[in-house]
This record gives sequence, C-alpha cells and structure tokens, in this order.
Amino acid sequence: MSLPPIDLAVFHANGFVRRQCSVTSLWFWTTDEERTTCGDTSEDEYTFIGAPLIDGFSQRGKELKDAMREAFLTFFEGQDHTRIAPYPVLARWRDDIHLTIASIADFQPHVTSGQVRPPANPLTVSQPCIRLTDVDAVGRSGRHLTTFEMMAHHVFNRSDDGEYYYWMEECVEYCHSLLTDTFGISSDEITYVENPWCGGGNAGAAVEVIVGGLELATLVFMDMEEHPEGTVELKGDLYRTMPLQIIDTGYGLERFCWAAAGTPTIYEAIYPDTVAWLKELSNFNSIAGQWPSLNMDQLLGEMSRLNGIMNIEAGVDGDELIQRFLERLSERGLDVTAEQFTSITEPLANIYAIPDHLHALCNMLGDGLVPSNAKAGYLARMLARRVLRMRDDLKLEVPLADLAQHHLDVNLGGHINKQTVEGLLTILRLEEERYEEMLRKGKTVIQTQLKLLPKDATSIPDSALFTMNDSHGLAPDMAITLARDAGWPDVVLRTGFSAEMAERHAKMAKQAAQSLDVKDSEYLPSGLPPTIPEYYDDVYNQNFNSRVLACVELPEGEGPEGATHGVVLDATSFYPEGGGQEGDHGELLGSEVSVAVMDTQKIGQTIVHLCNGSLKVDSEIEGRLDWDRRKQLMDHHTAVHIVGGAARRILGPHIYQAGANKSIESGRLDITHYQRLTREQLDEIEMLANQVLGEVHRTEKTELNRKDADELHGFDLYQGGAPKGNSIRILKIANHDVQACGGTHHDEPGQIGSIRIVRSTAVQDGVERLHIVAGKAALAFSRAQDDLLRQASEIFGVHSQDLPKTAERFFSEWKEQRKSIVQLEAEIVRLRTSGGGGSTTEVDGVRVIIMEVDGDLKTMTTMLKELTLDDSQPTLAVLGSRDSGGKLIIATTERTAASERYDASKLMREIAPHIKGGGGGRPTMAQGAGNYPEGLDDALQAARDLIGI
RNA sequence: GGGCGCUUAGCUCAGUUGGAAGAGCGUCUGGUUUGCAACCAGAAGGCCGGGGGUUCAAAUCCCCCAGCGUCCA
Repeated sequence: MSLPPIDLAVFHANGFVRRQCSVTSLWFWTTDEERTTCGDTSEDEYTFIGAPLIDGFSQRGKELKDAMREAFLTFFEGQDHTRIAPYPVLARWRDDIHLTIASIADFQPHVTSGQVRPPANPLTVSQPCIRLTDVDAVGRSGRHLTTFEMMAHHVFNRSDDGEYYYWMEECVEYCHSLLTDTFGISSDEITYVENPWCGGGNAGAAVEVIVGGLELATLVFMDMEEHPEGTVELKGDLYRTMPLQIIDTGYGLERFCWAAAGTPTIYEAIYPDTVAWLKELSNFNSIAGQWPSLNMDQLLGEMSRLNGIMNIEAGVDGDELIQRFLERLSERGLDVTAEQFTSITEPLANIYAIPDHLHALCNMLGDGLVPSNAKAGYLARMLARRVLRMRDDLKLEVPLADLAQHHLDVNLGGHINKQTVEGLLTILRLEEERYEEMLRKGKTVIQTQLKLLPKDATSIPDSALFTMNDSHGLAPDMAITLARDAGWPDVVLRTGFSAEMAERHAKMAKQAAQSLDVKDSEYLPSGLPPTIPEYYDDVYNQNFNSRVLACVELPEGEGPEGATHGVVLDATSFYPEGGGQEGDHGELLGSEVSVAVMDTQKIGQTIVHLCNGSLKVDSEIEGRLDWDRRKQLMDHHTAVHIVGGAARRILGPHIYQAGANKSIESGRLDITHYQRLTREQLDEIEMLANQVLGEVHRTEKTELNRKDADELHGFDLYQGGAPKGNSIRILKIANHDVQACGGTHHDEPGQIGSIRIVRSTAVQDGVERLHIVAGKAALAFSRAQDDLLRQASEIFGVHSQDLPKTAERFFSEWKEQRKSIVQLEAEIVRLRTSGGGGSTTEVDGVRVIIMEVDGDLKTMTTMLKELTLDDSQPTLAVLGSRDSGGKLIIATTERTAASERYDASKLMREIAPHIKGGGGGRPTMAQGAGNYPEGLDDALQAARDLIGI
C-alpha cells in the first residue's frame, strides 16, 4: 500500500486543482488548469531571474538574510509558535553525523523518538546547516550551497496522550498564508507537489513547495517508522505508524532571498559584496574584454535561467554538460565557443564558491572545530583547501586568514559562536602553511612519479594520478598543472577521469562498510529489572548488603581471566565500566561462599558483577569494594575533568574532549587542539589544575532532564559522547568545568592530593592525548622517575644533576672512538700492504693483496676502499676475517687492468665454500660469509691458487 | 573508523634486480673577490625512525611499533 492523495481544504479554498506531472509523474496542486508540469523539472526554467517574486526586500547580503529570517520567524510567532535559538552546526549531541544537516537534526534522536520533550511545541527556528554532499556543484550550478539556513516550524503531536497541535491542513495553510500574505507571492506562481519522504528510519507524506521553478520549501508529515510488519511501502521499505506525529518543515532562507533579489545566481543575492570584491581582485572584467562582440550581460542572464533546468550536480560529466549548454545558448541566438564558455564560467564558479565555503568554514571553526586529517576536522580542512585552490586558480594573492576576516566582517557581522576571532585566524594561517607545504612536497612527488614518463607525453598514467591524489593530496588537475611546470608541457587530463576516481572511492567505501561486523554479548536471561545503582548516592560507600537476582555462567572468552560467573544483584555500589572509567573490583560475601568480583559491566540497565565463582540465587550477600582501586579511579576521573577545564582555559574554547580513559595506573584525556603542545604548555595546565585542587572545595553533582540540561549548560556538556537517556548526570567543578558524566567523582577535589601531566602524545592530527597521574599514582610516578635517575646516575657514578652532561660526553666520545677504530684498522691494512710484505704480490702490473684481517663486514669495507679505490694503482684485494662465522670480501679497482682480468663475484663463489658459506655481488665487488671460520686459511689459499701465485 | 604513502647528513631530497651510503644548500679550512644568495679547492658531518624476521649479505624484501602526511567515510 502506498500513501493516499493529499487532499486539503486549503487547496480547494484557494482555487487549486490536482494534476499529474508529465515529466516526473508526481501529483501536484496548481491554480492553472492547463499546467502539465509540477514546476521543478527539466522543462521549468527559473522565472524570477531579473523579475523578483517577493516584493519589499530591497536589501542584499547579510541584511537581506536578516530581514527575511525575521519576517519568517515573526510570522510563526504570530501563529503561536515559540522561537528558539539555533543549534551549533557541529552536531555534538549526535554520534551518527558530524554536521547539522537540517533543522530536524536538532531534535534527533531523542525528541523524535519521543523519549525527550522538545524545548517548545510548536516551535520555529532558523537553523544554520552544512551539507557537503554536493560540494563540487557549488558555484557551478548557480543554486547549490554547502551552508544554508533552514527556516522551519516544527510540531510534535502525541495524539494518544491527547497532546495534539496541528497537522497537514493547518501546516499547508500557514505556509500558503506566509507565501501569499507576508511575501506577496501570487497563488498562480505556486505549485504544491506530493512527494512522500523517507530517511533515517522514518517516513511520511510530504509536500514540496515550488515557486518560479525553484523549490522554496518542503513540508514533511512524519508519522511512520520503519518496521518489518509495516503496511505502507516506500522506496522498497515497509513502514508503520508511530505514536509521535512530527511536522518537519524546511524553508530555504537563501532561496527566499534569491527569489526576492532576482539575481543571476543565489550567490549574488547573499554574498554580493564578496562576489564583487573577488571579481575586482581577479580582474574578471578583463576576461570579457577579450571578446568585445560577446554580450556578457545577456549571456550570463541566459545561463542563469538555463541553470534551473540543467542537471548540474556532482558526478555529471563536465564536457558533455558544456556541449548541452552551448546548444541551448545557440538556440537562443547566442553563439559562444567552448573556450569562451569555460574561460568565463571557470573563474566565475570559483568566485561564487569561495564565499560559500568561507561561510561554512567560519561557522564550523566558530563552533570550536579543529581541522584534522580525520573525522569532522577533515571536513574543515577539505573546505579550507578548496578555498585555497580556488584562490590560486584565480591568481589572487590574499592569505586565507584575510579572506576569512573579510567574510567575518561583511557576511557574519563579526560574529562567531564560540571560538575567538584570533583563534580562528590562527587556525587558518596554520592551514595555509600546511597547504603550501603539501604543494611544495607535491613538486618532488611529481618528479618521482613521472621519472619514467617521456617529456613529450600527453597524459599521465592513471595509477600515478590515483597515487598523487590519494597519498599526496594532489587532485588530478593540480597534478597536471604541476607536471606542466615541471617539464611535461603537453600533458592533459583525460575526460571523465575525475568521475572514475570518485567511483573508485565510492567502491572502496562500500567495501569498507561491508567488512564492518558488530559483535554483541548477550548472555543474560531476559526480564531482569534494572539494577539500582547506589554508587551515586554515596561515592565513598565501601560495603553494602544486597540480594542475588541471577547468577549465570559466562560464555567462553567473556570477562577477564579467571571470571566464570556473572552475578546480578538488586542493588549495588559496584561501578560498572563506563565513561572511560574502568569497572570496580571487590568481593561478594555470602553466608556460605564468597567470590571475588574481577570486573563490573553494564548490559542495558543491568549491572553484572563478573566473579570467579557462583552464588545462590535469592541469597543475601554483603558487597565489599576494593577501595584502593576505586579511590584511584575516582582520583583519575575527577582529575581528568579538572585538567580538561584547565586546558580549555589556557588553550582556548576549541578544547573539547575527544576521548578519555581512566585506569588505576593513569588517566588519559584526548583533547582537540590545532598544534602539538609544548612542555611549557603542559606545565601551565598542570599548574592551573593543581591550583583548582586547592581552591575548589566541593564539586556539584546534579541530575537534570535533558531539556533543562541543554538549556542550562548548552551542548558542551556532552564532551564524553552523546548520552542515551532523558536524565543527565552533571558534574560541575565551580566555574572551571561542567560536563555530563556518569562516573564516580570526589565530593572534595582536595582528596585527590596532586595531579601530574606526564606527557602528551598525538592521537591524530588535531587531537592531543594528555597522560595524567593523580593521587597515589602521582606519587608512584614520581618515585619511578627518581628511580630511573638514580639507576642511570649510578652507572655513570655521578650525581643525577650531572647526568645529562655526562651522558652527552660519553655519547660523543663513543662516536669519536668508534670512528677512530675504523680508521686505525684501515691504517693497519695500509701498513701491512705498503711495504711489499707477504700478503702483497704484483702480477703483470696489478697489485694483488690477499690477507686476513680483524673486524666485521662494515670495517672490512672501509679497509677495502683504502686498497682499491685508487685508480693509479690497479689492485685485486681479497680480505678475510674470522668474525662471527667468517667473512670474505673481494674487490678490484674499477676500469683498470685489475677489473678486466679478475671477476670478484666469480672468485667469491669459488672460495666461499671453504668457510661453509656463500656469497656474491658484482664483478668488481663481492661479499661472502660462512659458519666455519677455521676454513679461512684454506679459502685464502684457494684464492692464491686460482690467481696463480 | 578504513585505504595509501613517507621517515636517509644541520636543512631539502636522490638512492635501479638486495652487493663499496649520495647530491644541492648550510658548516669548517685554505685561496680568490669592491659588491650581489659571488667563485675555486678541500674537509668535517650518517644506529638509513625503533624493534623483530628472511639472507652469505638489508637503506632496499616481510612482520610489529612510533611519528608524520594524504584520501575516503
């Protein structure tokens, strides 16, 4: 079964009729009886270019967006909607997406699942969003953006609970009233297209609102969830109705602005100053000047209208698209060559895309994101690099930070969310440095990759292009440019190569996704009630009484070494592993038997004690915690929070917890930062952390529902990841640090004693790992360090303060002596061979030296050099050593009678068997070794025999 | 999270089928020169990232670890 038609009174009341689109086959509502297309097809050109559809908005850029947004929000406030503040563009409250891609993303998954109440109901918001899926089309299509604001009104109905606000009828009525009354759009311009929506496990009926060929809004009526027994089928999946009925609308703020401005592209409506500035800097007008006969205004105007019906999206073949464009323009009496077309559109696309990318970048970095080579940070780096490349293509000599500063001033009113302006600019300066470094390295990569390619080649092998892109960050067109500069002037990029590369990447991603396997350990009987946690009520409680609810044998490989049973109690003070804090150990004492708790885990809402024996179900037990362990874990956990807060205060607002672990040995805290930390910075953080220990007397622990927690503390709460339930535990350490945390924490920070930051390591680019010891572990660490110093000092027999100096002296003396030994050994060889002693013979003008020496192959090589590298004295040298099994080395002076007459490699193969070994090499130099040093004399004698002396 | 690449002199980088560790810049010494990123001659400077393995022999081939880079999710 599919969805029924959407037949609303508001359509009939305003004279709309239902028709089916001749192009897309979708049903739509229109006031025009004769209309055959739904409005958003390849046959519907934009009608508003040069003829704005919305009156009363003469502003441009930021002012236009501000006015438009205000008009929208005010309208819905007038209809009993509560205006809420937008969420960050970084979706930190979610673990499935990095960026806020829609206004509804604010409320997923907890509000849309019904678990958490919305902040207001019904509500209206204008949510900044970032979508990078169509990043390649930005600037080229005239309408694509990576960053936009989704204006919305949302409703969360729970009909079963009698909580109902409105549904389709009212929703479309509001929309229609907004368009026609507030924005003055004629009903005749509007089509409402029925097009069911599904995504992320939910689905529902939906209406697309098309005006002037442009989709201005989508109204989604989400009231179904994916389910195998569902009765409604959409795009191959089955859905059933759900208790919550959600209205998810999205009105494109920038599109409304465009429709009000009627500019050739959306970019000129929202970033007019930047577009003009970049045109001037890049001297864009001089391009048009090359062809005086070309009517630039007319050309750009026609192109804009065509944009609406051309399928300009990522992955579409570029050359083919240009041909279609030229044909269409020609039909309209505009004759343009492909060369003219590209030399106009290429720079223009860059000029349009730069402000868009800067906007996304400023928003992301503004929310505290740190660029990286992985995860969300990579998205920022990718955008920064795109801007830098486009800047270079335009031949602009403006630093990235200056472009961002301009964007901040002109398009953001100087406002960013969280990061400081100076911090943002510093990050961009570093990004530009990295980019320059990548290009510089790229030049040598090109040389290496293309070494075997003839200079007159016209293409670069695919494999080389793939390698340069995937391993060295050189996109194919960059590689081509670099290759041309480096001495291959004729190379060009094969048509369709970029598409092939994207396909290859998609294939690889698909394979990677398939190989993911999720392992779940489910060995507990079902139907157990949630275990009552007592470790929050009193974190210092060490003993408690409880009752055994279940005791199951652990499956093979489950739990730590020695653990055999999982014990479930009705209540416990044992903390289960979570939030990076390891589980508690201890004992469970029964009336007859006692077992050791070797680990504690949480499965769902049930806490399992992993024990080395079984307990009788229903028996009363006494639990005793291994208190030293628990105290140490608490020391580390609370210390990690304090250090995190200290790092944020010292390094900046972008410091965010990217992971953490607390064992009894140490605590680890991963923080986001854009540079490696120096020891001085670590010292500073350590000092502040210890100051907090002394100054803050009590930590504040509260439990709030999610709605209140969000409101009170914001999303920085969720540093340790997105918690699941509606109830949020919060640890607040004065004004120093506040986080959602389910761990056990000290009431008094002073109980920790002291905190040391041992060192920092890099987890990935943009993430630093701080290694922390606190409490007794800090003492143990100091003692271990002292011990190392003492041991090392004793070896040298000096005081520890003289250790570095002494070590340096020993090291340099060792190096010098090693060197002089090699020289002396060579000198010995020289002495023994110079006087014409027994080991040196002359055979027809070639000096032949056959002798036993001391030393390994490396030393012998040095000796050999002394003997055979002098061209004026043709020499054959055969050296042997008894070093580890016996070594032989033979060489002749190259390009002399010696090398013509004797073959070192052949000689080696003849004599090496005497030391039960083998060897080989080149005709002028051979090495060999064996495992029978006693045969060395025979080997050397064999050499003499072969040479004939 | 997955793939790929890199790590060699103070710096930037070569190093072929495994067989005698190189270049340019910089440093030092001597010469030369009014001067410029001057020129000539010579020298010093290397645990070839760390650890294991294969081999008579490893900068080179294999495995593990670390650091860095890069593409994709």
